[in-house]
Order: sequence, then structure tokens, then C-alpha cells
Amino acid sequence: MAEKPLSDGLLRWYRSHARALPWRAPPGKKPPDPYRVWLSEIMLQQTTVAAAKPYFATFTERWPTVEALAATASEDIMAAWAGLGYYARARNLHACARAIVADHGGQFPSTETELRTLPGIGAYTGAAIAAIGFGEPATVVDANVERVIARLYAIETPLPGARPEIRKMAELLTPEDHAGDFAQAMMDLGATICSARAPDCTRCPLQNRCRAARTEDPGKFPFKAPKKTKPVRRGTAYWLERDEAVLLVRHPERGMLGGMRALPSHGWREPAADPVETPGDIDWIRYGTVRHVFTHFALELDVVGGHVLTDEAPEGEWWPIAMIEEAGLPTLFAKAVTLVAAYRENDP
DNA sequence: TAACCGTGGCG
DNA sequence: TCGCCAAGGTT
Repeated sequence: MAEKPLSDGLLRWYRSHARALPWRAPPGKKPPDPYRVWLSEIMLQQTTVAAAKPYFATFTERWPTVEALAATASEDIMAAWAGLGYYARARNLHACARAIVADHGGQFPSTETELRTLPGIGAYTGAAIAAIGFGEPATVVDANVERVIARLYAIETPLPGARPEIRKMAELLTPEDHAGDFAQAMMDLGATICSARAPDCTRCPLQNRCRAARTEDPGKFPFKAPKKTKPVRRGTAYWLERDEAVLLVRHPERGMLGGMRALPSHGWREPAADPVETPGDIDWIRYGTVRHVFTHFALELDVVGGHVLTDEAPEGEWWPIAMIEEAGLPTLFAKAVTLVAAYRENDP
């Protein structure tokens, strides 16, 4: 006798256990606004729900439509994205919004294939928007789905090598109807029950169909290739002030943190081994060191400060220190600002 | 293909 | 304290 589709039980579980999220329609309901689906999916790339939520609220308040977003200056979008990380997402967000308006009449395309031609939309996001925003039977595979499927079938091939095998199983499991709810159900299951560190199989609606659940340690799936250790880099950031309480801020277009405002700095973008000397013609204050971990290296950034007397503007803009919060600095430099503020609090 | 690209939370 | 991890995409 044929077994019932696994999706039946999962969808039933989802109808009573779906997380209520600002960008989401309740199970079984009409898909939400594709603009909101798209915006949420971009924000959620490699990002937790908790981190994305306040940004989603801010963006939808300031820019309720894709037309509004497309008409906005890039600088404003980048500043609003500050702190969320992976800043290429914000650059692509703007490019995608403009492409939707310029080439698609302001409407998101509904198919995975068309969506994937847009900036910032890859295999996962294209499928997610098609399924969740348009009800298309697209197969959505993210890290949650990978984990759930690796456990369902006790796949011992380590990631990323197991991806083709996992995708095949995901395609077989995806139902023709309610593919959007199915995808969100898989992700909710992965986020709340079949979690990475501590799966709670006793609460799982798929427990009786799961091979890993019958093993001693279901949490050991999926297997993963060993990670490389992160090198530590060192550099210096400069708090350069003029008498009018303004601070020199730069705006590099390329490289790390490209498109974001930044404090003048050097040394850390290259894998330099030695501490960097600071120029000797200014009476420097040493504020301390900021530590920050990026995706592929850790950073120790010495923060030094000095007064600039010249009227000549070095490369960059003079930003009022009282308004530094509005500069949209990425977290690395926001930490440096905090360090300087704390130093002055204690030693004014 | 593998390197590059942020950040915050959790065990 | 520290490594792992998260609704990945681009080059």
C-alpha cells in the first residue's frame, strides 16, 4: 500500500504551528504582496528572523512599494541597511527594484526562471518568491531544508557535496499544490524543532518517517566538510576631527564594506602581518582596539584620533559628530565610534 | 569551484 | 571565550 505523501502531514502541522511573521500570510491564505516576499527573502539570506524583523519594518514603512524603493538614492538604502551585513544585498536590492520598474512594469515575474535573472536573486530566493509569493510549485532549498532532508534520509555524504542528492529528494517531496506553505513549513520545522544544535524529535510531525530520529544522535546530520580557520588581520582606523565637531568619513565604492560609509583606515583589508605605523606628524590619541569577526577573517582594529587643522578637505566628507548615528556606519566602525565615546565618557 | 562577503546569538 | 550557525549570491 502506498504511503501518504510526507507533505500532507507537514502541511497539517504547519496549519496549527506556523510562526506569525510580518511578511507572511497565514497557512492556506492568498499569497502576500510579492514585493514584501522579495524584500523579506533578501533580508533573510544568511540572516536570522530576529535580526531581519526591525529592518523589514523600517523598509516597508519608508518604502511601501517597489516603485518607491527604485526611486530612492542608493546612499539612503545603504544607510538603512547598515548593521544587517552582507552589503552586496543592499546594492542588489536597489538594482533589482530598478529593474522591476524599468523592465517589468513594476510587477515581479512569477516564475523561478524569470526571477533568477534579477540581481540578488539566486536559486533559493527565486524558488522562494515563486512558491511563497505566487503559489508556483517551485522547490525551495535553504539550510533548513537541507538539514531536515539530510536527517529524514540519514544522508552521510558531507555538505556541500550532498547538495544534488538533497535537492533531488526535495523535488520529490514538494507538492504540486501549496508549495509555498510546504516550503515555509520545512523552514519552520528546521528553525523550531529540527534545529541545528538540539533537535527535539519528540515534538516533530515527521518523527515516524525520519531515519535520523531512529539513530543515537539525530543532531549529527547533516555531515559537513571541515572549516578553515580564520586568519587574524590588523589595521588602524582614524578618528579625524576638525574644530567644528565634524569627523572625516569616507565612502569606498568597492571591496569590503563597499558602498558603505567608513572611517578612514588602512592595513586590514590586506592580509598584513605587521602592525601599521601611524603618521608621525599629528599628536595621536590612542583610543584602543576594536575586535570584529568577518566571514573569512578576524580583525583587530586600532582606533587612533587626532585633530586636523587644515581647511583642505582630505578625500571624504566632514560629518557632524552629533549625527554620527545617521551616517549608516557598518558595525565594525560603529564599534569604533562606541569605543571613542566610552573613552571620552571616562576621560573627557 | 572555491573564495569572498557581516552580523548577532547560542551552547 | 569561541566556534558554529543562519530563509545565499556573485565572481
